[in-house]
Amino acid sequence: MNTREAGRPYHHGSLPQALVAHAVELLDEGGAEAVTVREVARRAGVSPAAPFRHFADRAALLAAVSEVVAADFAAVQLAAVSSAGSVPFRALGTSFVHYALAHPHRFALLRTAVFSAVRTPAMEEGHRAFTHATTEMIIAGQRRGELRQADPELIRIAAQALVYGLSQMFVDDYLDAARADDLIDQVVDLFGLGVLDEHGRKGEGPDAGVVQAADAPDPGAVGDR
Amino acid sequence: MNTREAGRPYHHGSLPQALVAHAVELLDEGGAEAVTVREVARRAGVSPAAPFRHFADRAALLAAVSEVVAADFAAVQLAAVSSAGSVPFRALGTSFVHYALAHPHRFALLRTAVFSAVRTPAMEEGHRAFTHATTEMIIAGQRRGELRQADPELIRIAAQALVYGLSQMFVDDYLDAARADDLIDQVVDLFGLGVLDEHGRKGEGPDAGVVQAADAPDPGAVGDR
DNA sequence: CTCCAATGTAATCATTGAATACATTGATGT
DNA sequence: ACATCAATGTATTCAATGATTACATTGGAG
Repeated sequence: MNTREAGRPYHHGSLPQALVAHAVELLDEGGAEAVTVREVARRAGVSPAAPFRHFADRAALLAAVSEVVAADFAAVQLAAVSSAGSVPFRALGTSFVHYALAHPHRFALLRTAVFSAVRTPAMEEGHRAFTHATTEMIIAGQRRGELRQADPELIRIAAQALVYGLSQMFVDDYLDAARADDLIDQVVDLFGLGVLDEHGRKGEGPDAGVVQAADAPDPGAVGDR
Repeated sequence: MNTREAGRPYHHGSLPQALVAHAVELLDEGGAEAVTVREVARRAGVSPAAPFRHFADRAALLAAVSEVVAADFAAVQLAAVSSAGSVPFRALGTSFVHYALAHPHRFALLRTAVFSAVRTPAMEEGHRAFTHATTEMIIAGQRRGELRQADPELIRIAAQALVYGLSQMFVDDYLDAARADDLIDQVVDLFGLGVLDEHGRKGEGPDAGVVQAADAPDPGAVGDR
């Protein structure tokens, strides 16, 4: 963001931030393996060795990228939680899947760096906040009688596994991303019968809709890059 | 498997198979990125250029690895389906998660190579067979009155998303792998209320059990490498 | 104004994927 | 039996990359 094309002084001024920004670019373009130190340095207009003044090695650079991406992800998700209505589960799940679809390579990085038992302290905070908010949301739903009285942690884990799996299946092109919204709604409705209490259910017949999987070759469905 | 240490003749005899076998070894040890052409050649006892006589490039070698792994995975899953009892959903999901936990790097490869819209013809067959078997299993369950009369494709996709997500969360160490079996059972019970019809339900109270997530640092849980 | 620590550069090395020219072998046809 | 040759493996080489080391430049602290 602050590349300082004019003059090209010896000292960049804000190399670390610029390096991370260019690394995120490369991540979005071609995944984590496309984030090479040299290419990042090239885009920042510095020598191939310059990044090593600020990051011990490539892994450290990727860790910094993970923190930036994690912060962005957490912000988007928390915004979805707070702006959602009384039964925000669908909105939250939709937001999660949408983020994965919009930034598939970031999602892959988040999987290994944030949705993992090994997190940096900076990520730990955002993740804990998100987990706490989600659990509170579930407990509140139970207090309002919308959710079954099962263990909130179990409900959270199960819902997250469902959303996690759907996101990954869309990203992997196993499911047609164009039908993401439809599928999310239908899956939530189907499994929601087990989670939502009577009050929260939608009045819907058994054979609501027919789903189309992307089993047959379906060119031009996912428009990533 | 057929490395012929004795004599070391000029011609290996079965280099392609040996290369793929060593590549699978490397995959299991360090993931797809650890599968380097040179290391595979080294383990097979041939020159670094020899593999290129049989595989156009590294991607072709990995594709061959994908086919072998896909065949193994399909065999294991189909065995789980056929050996399962009358309501085999739990057994099938458990088998899926167990495979992912036992071979996390294979699971990652399968995700991008097999659980994807772009498959080689060889994989297409196995995958189609598995999908068909699963759907037939669901339809049979519906005929026996064990499952709700929702679209079988929707049920299959939703169940797969749940299993997919749980597997990935275990592999990513987001959930404690030691509690995999417990969590699978509890999650299936919870969401099963939406899928299983009255006959298939287990008589169980609302607060069945408490789940432990691996949120807190929990060293020495997943024993992969 | 001088010094110096921070920051960037140049040069270098090992590893890897990949290509090319060459060597070896065993099967095949006569 | 024997020459031929396509298949198979080797030696060599090149570019890209991660990483290290010695050196150059800069701007601020004393």
